[in-house]
Amino acid sequence: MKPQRLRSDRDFQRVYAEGARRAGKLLVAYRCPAEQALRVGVVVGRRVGKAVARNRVRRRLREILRQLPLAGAQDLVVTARAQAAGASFWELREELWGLLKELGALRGEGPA
RNA sequence: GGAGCGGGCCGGGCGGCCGCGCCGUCAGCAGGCGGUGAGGAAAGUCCGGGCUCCACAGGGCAGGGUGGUGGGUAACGCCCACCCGGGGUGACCCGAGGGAAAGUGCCACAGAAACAUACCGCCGGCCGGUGGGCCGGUAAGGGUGAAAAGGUGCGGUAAGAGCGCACCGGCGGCGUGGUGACACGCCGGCCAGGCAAACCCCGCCCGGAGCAAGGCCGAGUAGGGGGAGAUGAGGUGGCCCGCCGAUCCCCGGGUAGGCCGCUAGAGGCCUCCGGCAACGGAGGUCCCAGAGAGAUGGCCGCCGCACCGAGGGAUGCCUCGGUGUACAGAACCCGGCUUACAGGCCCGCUCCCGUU
RNA sequence: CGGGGCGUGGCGCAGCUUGGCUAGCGCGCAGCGUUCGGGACGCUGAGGUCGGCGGUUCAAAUCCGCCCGCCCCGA
Repeated sequence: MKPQRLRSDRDFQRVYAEGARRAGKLLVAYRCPAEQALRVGVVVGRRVGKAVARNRVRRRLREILRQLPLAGAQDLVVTARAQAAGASFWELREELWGLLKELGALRGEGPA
């Protein structure tokens, strides 16, 4: 199934306040259980760099989220840290996979 | 062959797998198919316009911008041509380039004096035994400084000085050429320090906000409390006038939905004509992103182009391996400016050396 | 989209209005003195491309233009 996009500021604030958090060197991931659907938000702030660098990181993160086997009915937020601008696709993928696994956001695996 | 100057342009190509936005189409949904999808700067937001609303955008003051002349343009602080000044052997480059006899102010230190004077001097007269002193003339020389009542030469004089003369520079007048800035020529007389990116004066320009402009539809709380108001609330932004004109402000409560604006335009390309050019005109042809937490991506292969290393061949080439392949991402739309940029291409021109 | 502020020794700030005087103050740093030793105190000293590049001017931290970085408002 396709994940929906997390849009409103209210939703983001709820995930920040109530969700579980795991931080790595490049990324910070938040997870919060939800009733209906799988929703995903990607945040790439100004600290990462100029528009080109931010777009590249955001596109890579969205591609990674598309490839990983995400479980249903949860809200996820992935935030990029400043180091993410210089990271390769595979470095981002490895770290995000590890963070989501710890949070129990992947299908077929319970919370760690 | 080597240095260099000025313009214009490109800024990777092909393919595979998996994806995204928009439009069209099929479909009950899921989705399928077809088309299309970043830049020369999309950037910085430094100017100018269009568009929308405020009154039909009007007057004055204040404030801001601009500044050789003539043109181009919707407009500009942009562009083109020319003039003047400065730099370069040259191609060319640089210049906020109006006014300092409207007024005010500043010109540190040094120096006698910074815009009006006389320190050392020079010359004359008087006094004195000398050293020197006093009075007067002078501004050539010395010294200070970024800058000292134009420069050089001759005459002249007690010494000197535009005091006189010649040339140059500046100023004023006249004439000629030019649309003009200005240039050239003749005549006159010698009066003028710099700074206006100091205040200022003069000419010209500027109403305010900004697509979250502005308009339509829908949902929902509530018809609550306080205050101002035709003796004028508010529009209105710095002020005043003028105009429109009946609602406006605060507290409390609710909503963060959809549609339009939204992309065909001062548009791109080609040809011809006018113009030195910027540019304008005519004809033909093309349709070229439109999101709304914001699409144009991810991974891989081959080729191209640079650089490095190794080997072969032999000055130019080939093979293999490695590294690199910039700056940067539309958000209402245009015209400029500025800044960033790996590498590469084209055109015109200058100087030097060599050969013929 | 619109607007504002800041950048000066290691740190925090003045000076900019009205250009020139020595770029100053506090903390910190180094040396010496004082003390049995340290702190405090006293004396002395080092340390600054005034964010960068141009321009105006005799002369620029200061005036003007462009650029860079940081921060903050309003819708």
